[in-house]
Amino acid sequence: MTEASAGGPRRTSGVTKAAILDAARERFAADGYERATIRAIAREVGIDPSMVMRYFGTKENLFTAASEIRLNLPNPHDLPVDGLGTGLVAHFVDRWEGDDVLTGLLRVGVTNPAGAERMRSLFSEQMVPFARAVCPDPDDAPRRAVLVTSQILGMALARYVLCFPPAVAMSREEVVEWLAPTVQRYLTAERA
Amino acid sequence: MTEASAGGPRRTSGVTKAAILDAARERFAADGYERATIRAIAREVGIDPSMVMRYFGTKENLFTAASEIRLNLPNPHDLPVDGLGTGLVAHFVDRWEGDDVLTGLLRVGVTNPAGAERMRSLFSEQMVPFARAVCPDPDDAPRRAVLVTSQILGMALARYVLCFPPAVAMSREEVVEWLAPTVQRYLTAERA
DNA sequence: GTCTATAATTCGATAGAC
DNA sequence: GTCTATCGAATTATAGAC
Repeated sequence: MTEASAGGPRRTSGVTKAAILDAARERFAADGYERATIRAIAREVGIDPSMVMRYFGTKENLFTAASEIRLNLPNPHDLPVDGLGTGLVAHFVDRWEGDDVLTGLLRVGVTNPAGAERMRSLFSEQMVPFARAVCPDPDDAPRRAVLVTSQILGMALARYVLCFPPAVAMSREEVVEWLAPTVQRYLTAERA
Repeated sequence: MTEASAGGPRRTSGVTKAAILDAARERFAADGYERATIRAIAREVGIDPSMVMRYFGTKENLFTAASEIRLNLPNPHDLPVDGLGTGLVAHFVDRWEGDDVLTGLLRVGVTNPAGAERMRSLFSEQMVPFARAVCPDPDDAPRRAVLVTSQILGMALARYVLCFPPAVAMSREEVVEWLAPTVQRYLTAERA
């Protein structure tokens, strides 16, 4: 329960905070770290910029809070062995199109050191374990995971960030059909 | 011939201009558009910031000049049909590691609208024609090209920009061995 | 061709009234 | 809890002396 549902002392601060986070995610995703200004975020919420500072202290704190994410990868053991690629790619397409967090993380990670560090944590804490659970040789999991991630991030870059027209034109199903065999091979092929 | 080799009126401006472009490429590649300041570029060259403005007018003009690039893709007809993936991936790894232009373009393309537009031009003017020359169905070339580009950009992102440790640790040969079959399939497979 | 000086913005962050 | 006012720093860009 937040102070909102508990009956805040004067007004609900929980909803304001959530609104700030929503607007922040949108601006970071659209503009990257430097161009996403505190002022623009506050304007989008309809409050004063100093409120953002009051709630989050610094711009970097705001980004950290706005980019908290759990990938919620499917459990590898719930997928057929030959459907790992399809399952993983489909999950990520849904994830990218569901909200702005991943796009924001990608945009910020490219130019901001803290953002890049966050991407590396996400990779090692969530992608590598997934690969470790399905790889023929678990010691090879980091390399398998980075290959998978490179293809998934590359398509996200082309489709959602750089907006190459043919990538935008592809349907969700076409993306899955083309990428799944690649991801499947990276995960399970005996050798390169 | 530039005014330098032609005997400039007072001093050589050609070398200064080239030095500015070199420093600009380095800063754009390392910091992205917003954080790469005219001042930092000038400091790196050892000249006054106003000189940069004199030579290039605006920061955006400087970026445009610094990011001019020709991919110099291999001629598809010089490669064996089953060696297209290997040839293309090897070429790009060399290209990424040869200079900072592609890294800079990627960094700027992610956060700057003009940079993204430049990436789209590069894609449609150089990647699509390559695909058109080798695809079974030339009408399908844009989609083939975008798939290839997604994998190549994704690996560049993981290896040179986000610096995922397993991607950095891979040798040039390992990258080619793993990515070549993917690119080959995107270019020549009959269907997904 | 090079530099000094500065204009004009814009940003993150702070202080304090209500 | 919210807003006004503002500081201090950094930026691009310009005007003009030498």
